[in-house]
Amino acid sequence: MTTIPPSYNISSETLEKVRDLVKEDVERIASIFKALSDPGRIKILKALGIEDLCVCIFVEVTNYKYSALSYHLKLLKEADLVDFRREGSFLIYGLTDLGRKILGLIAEIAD
Amino acid sequence: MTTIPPSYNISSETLEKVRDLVKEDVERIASIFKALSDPGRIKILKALGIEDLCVCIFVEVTNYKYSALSYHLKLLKEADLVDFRREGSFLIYGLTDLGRKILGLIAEIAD
DNA sequence: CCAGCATTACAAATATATTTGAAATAGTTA
DNA sequence: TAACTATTTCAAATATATTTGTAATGCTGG
Repeated sequence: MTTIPPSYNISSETLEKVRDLVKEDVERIASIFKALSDPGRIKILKALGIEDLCVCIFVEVTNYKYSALSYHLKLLKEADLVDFRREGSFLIYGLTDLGRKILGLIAEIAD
Repeated sequence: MTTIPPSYNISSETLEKVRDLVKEDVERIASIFKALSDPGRIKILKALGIEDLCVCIFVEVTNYKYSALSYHLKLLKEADLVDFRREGSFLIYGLTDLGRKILGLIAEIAD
């Protein structure tokens, strides 16, 4: 039933570890990475590291239309990286704790 | 020329910071995140955290065909998260330093 | 050097993500 | 209450990613 070539040497313990690991649920982590797989969204996250900002600022400084921004902000929100509150007629977006944490990791990776 | 509503209060220093930040090149970081935006690829990375493995093991423990695995491994390689060497008739994949670092971060995020 | 094996490369098919424009929503100001 | 403003939602159009099957590659052991 196995397709592992007999000449390949792997311990049965390792194989079991790999089998178990492959069963693990990594959807949550993947969704976080997916949320950040787009340069525009990374920039939004980094900008929110400066301070909380209203959507209108992103419209001003990027090439995105409002509707595109809404879409990207929703992805970031669904990954629990950002959150928003209303202030007067504006929606103000800001980082969540997780978003702040990830932003730190980005800085680390970037060296 | 600006589309920022006059009633929205933002300091010109902040606005400049955001403008500068938006010009930064984040392609490299985005490509790392993109490489990990897929659950299958995260599992591959995690498995390689156990030990270096030949492609045939992934074929054995996942539902991927060889050709699909090649594709995913290539993405991970292009993001410089994994590398491979030949051993006899097998290609053995392993983590790069960056891959190992990112794997650590995944563990952190997952809590 | 030939035959076989592990793997990759390619092209077509399929699935998913992103952008766009128009219309809906919900607070706010007059 | 009506009109306005900031933003979201939706559906269609477009772009990108993934899977599949098949053919190519490149080592390897006889």
